[in-house]
Amino acid sequence: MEDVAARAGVSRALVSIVFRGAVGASEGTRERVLAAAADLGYQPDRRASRLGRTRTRMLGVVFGVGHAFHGDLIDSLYAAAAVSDYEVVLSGVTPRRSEEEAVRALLAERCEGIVLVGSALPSPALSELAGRLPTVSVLRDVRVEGVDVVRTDDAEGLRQAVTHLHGLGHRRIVHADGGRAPGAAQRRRGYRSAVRRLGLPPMPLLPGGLTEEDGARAAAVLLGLPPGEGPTAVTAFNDRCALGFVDAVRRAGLKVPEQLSVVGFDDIRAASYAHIALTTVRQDADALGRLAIERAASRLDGGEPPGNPVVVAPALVVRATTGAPR
Amino acid sequence: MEDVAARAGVSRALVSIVFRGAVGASEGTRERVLAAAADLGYQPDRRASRLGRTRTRMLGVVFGVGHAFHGDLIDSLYAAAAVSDYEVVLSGVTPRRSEEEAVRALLAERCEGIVLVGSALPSPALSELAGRLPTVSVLRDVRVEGVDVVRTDDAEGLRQAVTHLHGLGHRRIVHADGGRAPGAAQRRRGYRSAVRRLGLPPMPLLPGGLTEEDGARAAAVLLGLPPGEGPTAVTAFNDRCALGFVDAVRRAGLKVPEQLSVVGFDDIRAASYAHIALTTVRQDADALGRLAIERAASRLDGGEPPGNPVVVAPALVVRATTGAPR
DNA sequence: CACTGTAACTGGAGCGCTCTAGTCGCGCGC
DNA sequence: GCGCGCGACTAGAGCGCTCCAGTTACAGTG
Repeated sequence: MEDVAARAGVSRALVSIVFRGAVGASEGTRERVLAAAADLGYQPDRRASRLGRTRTRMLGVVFGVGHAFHGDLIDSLYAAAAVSDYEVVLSGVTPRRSEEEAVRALLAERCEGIVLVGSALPSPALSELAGRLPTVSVLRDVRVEGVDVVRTDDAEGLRQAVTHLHGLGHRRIVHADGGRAPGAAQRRRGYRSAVRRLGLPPMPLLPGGLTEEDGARAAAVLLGLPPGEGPTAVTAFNDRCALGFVDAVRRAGLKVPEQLSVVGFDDIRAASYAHIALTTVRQDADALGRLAIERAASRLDGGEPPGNPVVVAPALVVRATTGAPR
Repeated sequence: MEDVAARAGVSRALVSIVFRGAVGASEGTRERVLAAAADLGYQPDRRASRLGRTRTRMLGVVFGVGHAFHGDLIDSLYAAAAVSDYEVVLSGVTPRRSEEEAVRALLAERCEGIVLVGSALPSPALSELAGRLPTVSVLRDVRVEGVDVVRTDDAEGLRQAVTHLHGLGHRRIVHADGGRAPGAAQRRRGYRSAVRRLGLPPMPLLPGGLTEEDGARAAAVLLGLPPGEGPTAVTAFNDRCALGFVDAVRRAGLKVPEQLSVVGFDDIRAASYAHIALTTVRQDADALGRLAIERAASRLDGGEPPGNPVVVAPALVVRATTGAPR
């Protein structure tokens, strides 16, 4: 920086002004500084810049690496943060790196706020975290003082799925459950309330989960049911579960959607592939990411208390795995 | 830090020593400092620590968020970096965030080395990058001065796949190509050399790609072939492609493996699910990650020039999508 | 018992920025 | 012609650490 200043014939402070895009530098000087920096291959050091600044303007994001839907969300978070002039710092959760560790790393960086994607942190930990800095939980609904929640209206999504199936003429609709996964409880609730409201026969849940394998397991349970007792349609916890489920029942000789209709949840990219064409409930990754950043930013800048949990509306996407029961 | 020092009745320098785990603090003092820090909820600021230090000991990692195999690799990178006492800094590539941008962010952080996972950067950019700091390309083979490459022996993987199929009695084996994806050229080459060596009839490539959709497209091409001209076995560019392919041909009524055998590449988690049970060529994510870190670390610390491209042996995993031709 | 070596600890100068409180010209209004 | 305001620019004190050069205390040595 010193060198750039010398080369441009100005003070270090001026170089700083130019690189921060702050006011107080004439157009000519600005150009000279930029030219000098280019000649010298100078690029400001963000570490130092953050140290000197009062605010770091960093938002930490904890996510599961390799999770398709988390990836979609990260894309949206990066974009939204750029708009609010925040910088996102990624901290991944992997089989060998726990969420606690991921959070700790972000705290040591002095992030100003933290976004947890599909967090599995226990409430006390969340509560402590929220006491230290603005915390927003995306996808997972938590009732913890100080933690902002941004999520899809999971219950509504399942209501839409069930209503769609009911509209096609299905009456025996079963839900492949997500267990303790984020959003699973709400989806369960949405399924039950829709079934009740539409006057459909209540049916036991199928044990599901969030992977294809869980879906296949649910399929095995369904296939083991006495004939005539099985459902004509299934709502799955998520797309991966639905995909595994469809694959397994087809393998067993059932035709989808002719003999069994299936609805997923998320609308991951694979769901839209022509050969899969899964009917599913779409989560709006873009809105979720944007709102998460806005939540954190408003706590940080605005000061006005963010309202209740932010709930994003899901949208049913009808493709080729649902149809009228035979 | 000042406060912690005061509370423990020592100097700031001593607190620093304790937190860095450096020598020069008695056991008693160490405990007192730690206790004081705990009372005050103090945690050292990494930004400042990195600034003060001569070395940042940060390794930047550029990866595609949401890519299943990249996720496996990140896990391994985190683990390996911890061993060498380096810190990994993630920078994701998403539809809206280019690889160039991801790299730029890491440079501004003053990473000491950079690991590119499945990079698509053009050679000149790689070359320039390698000129600035140790650069290692994982998965993608590049012939650029100064860039270390850590990859799977893709050609060998395909040789194993073809040999396995040949051993089962297949003669008409076709490859669903990966186009310009990292590793695709080598896999193509491995396929061709194996076919030649085993004296099998050369067959035109199937246009594939790296997603399920590409696999399904390859399946469509295969299904359009005149009967008798089609292959009895297919090697796919990767698992996702293989999965899409299997799904599509089954949908068309073909039985896998009875009428058509299929081999994937990568061994992503989904490949091992019981209901999928894809025969595939396993890439050793753990070894790849470890070697990538070692490469960078040896350039940084050792000074001894790292050797030729590091090639990790793949391993065929036989599951249920391959069998003898009928 | 002076002398050395060592372990434990401290002071203070950086690291590369930011940012406040200035200084310096200069055009403008009255 | 004097004061004033304003834009352009600078000096220098941080930010929270690290790390080097000491200093001190104390056991060991001849």
